[in-house]
Amino acid sequence: MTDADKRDRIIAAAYDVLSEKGYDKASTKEIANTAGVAQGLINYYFPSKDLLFAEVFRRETEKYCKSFDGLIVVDGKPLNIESISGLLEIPKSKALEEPEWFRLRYELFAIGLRNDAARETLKEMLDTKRKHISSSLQSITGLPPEQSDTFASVLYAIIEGLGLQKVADPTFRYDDAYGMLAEMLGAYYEQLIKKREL
Amino acid sequence: MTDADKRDRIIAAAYDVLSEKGYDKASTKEIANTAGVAQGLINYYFPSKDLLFAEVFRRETEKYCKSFDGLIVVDGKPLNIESISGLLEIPKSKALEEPEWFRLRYELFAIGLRNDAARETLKEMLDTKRKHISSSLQSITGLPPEQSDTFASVLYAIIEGLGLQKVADPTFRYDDAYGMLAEMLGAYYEQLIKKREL
DNA sequence: GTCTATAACAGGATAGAC
DNA sequence: GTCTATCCTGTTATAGAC
Repeated sequence: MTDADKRDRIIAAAYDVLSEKGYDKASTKEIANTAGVAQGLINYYFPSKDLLFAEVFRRETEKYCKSFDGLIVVDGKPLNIESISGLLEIPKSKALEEPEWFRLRYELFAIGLRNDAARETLKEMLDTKRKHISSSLQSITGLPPEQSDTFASVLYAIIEGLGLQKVADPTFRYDDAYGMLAEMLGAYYEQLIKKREL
Repeated sequence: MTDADKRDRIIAAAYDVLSEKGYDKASTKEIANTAGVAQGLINYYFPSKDLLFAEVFRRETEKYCKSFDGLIVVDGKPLNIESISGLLEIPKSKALEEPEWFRLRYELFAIGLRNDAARETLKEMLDTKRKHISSSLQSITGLPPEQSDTFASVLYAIIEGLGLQKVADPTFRYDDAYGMLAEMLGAYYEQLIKKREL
């Protein structure tokens, strides 16, 4: 963090403190310290703590979607266990490499489930992500949009749920779970193909 | 809530307030009001707020495991889309019928990911649940323990992840997602059977 | 735009009476 | 066991100087 706009520094600091301490314990004081600005400045840019965090979550969603953009399969290659495992590598590695990022999401999940304003933010976040994953899936599998949307929601659930188990417990057999997931997706995909051919 | 032991009343009230307000906003004052006892009494039974909530989470895990105990398939009936859908009905309905219960879990997920003491509680909770689901799966599918454990972790991830999407957004196509999940599991199970027969 | 200082309040935990 | 009263700390948001 160099000396970018102080507003940006505040958002970046909020991201860090929020993922480490959680919504309530993430005090504006600590955010200001981390950002290297006066506490009062936060309220100059953001009328309230809530609005600051809304901005943090907005950026998180953007980043999340971008992380899926590498998901493209070379044309002609069929989908099998190996290629599916390769595709899953990207979301899988995120929980290991950026656990703070991961924690941040669960923070929003928890808040969103109990606070009406945050629920709206959460709803949008989930919708944006689902749609993004869905469009990747369409280009990979050639499935129709509706089916892809549903598929995306299941996939998203698994990714977040397995990451949770891994971040909460380093001894969790994350690889095994992803291995089984790949097999499951492979079996399902094969079945879809067969049905389409009939 | 009649006039059971005041200690029990405190725990029950903590459950309610915690799932509604979240960890930090769930004040001992409000818990005391809800339970109809003096605030000081909470500290008589529980040296700290953390220990009170640890007890709440312990009970949640117990309840969760019990909720899976109805999951038994009539012997001889094969696993197909219909019977799998039937089995999934139980976890599926929980998010709709008891959203507070659901929120409570996400509360622990968020706290557990950032607090060392709570992480231990979370780890145990996840482990207990996985093992419980796994043993149900073993008796239903006849899969070996290790495979069932892995299966349980994937299944648990999906259940919580889909529930999140539904509770966060009532317009979410929850039925479609569970429908696809049943198909996925069916396809995977068929594949397992075939492999076993070779 | 940025800072310092402070107002206004709420939290958990404790002391001590009954 | 249970209550009331209080202490101490930490919080957000604002006021006002620079």
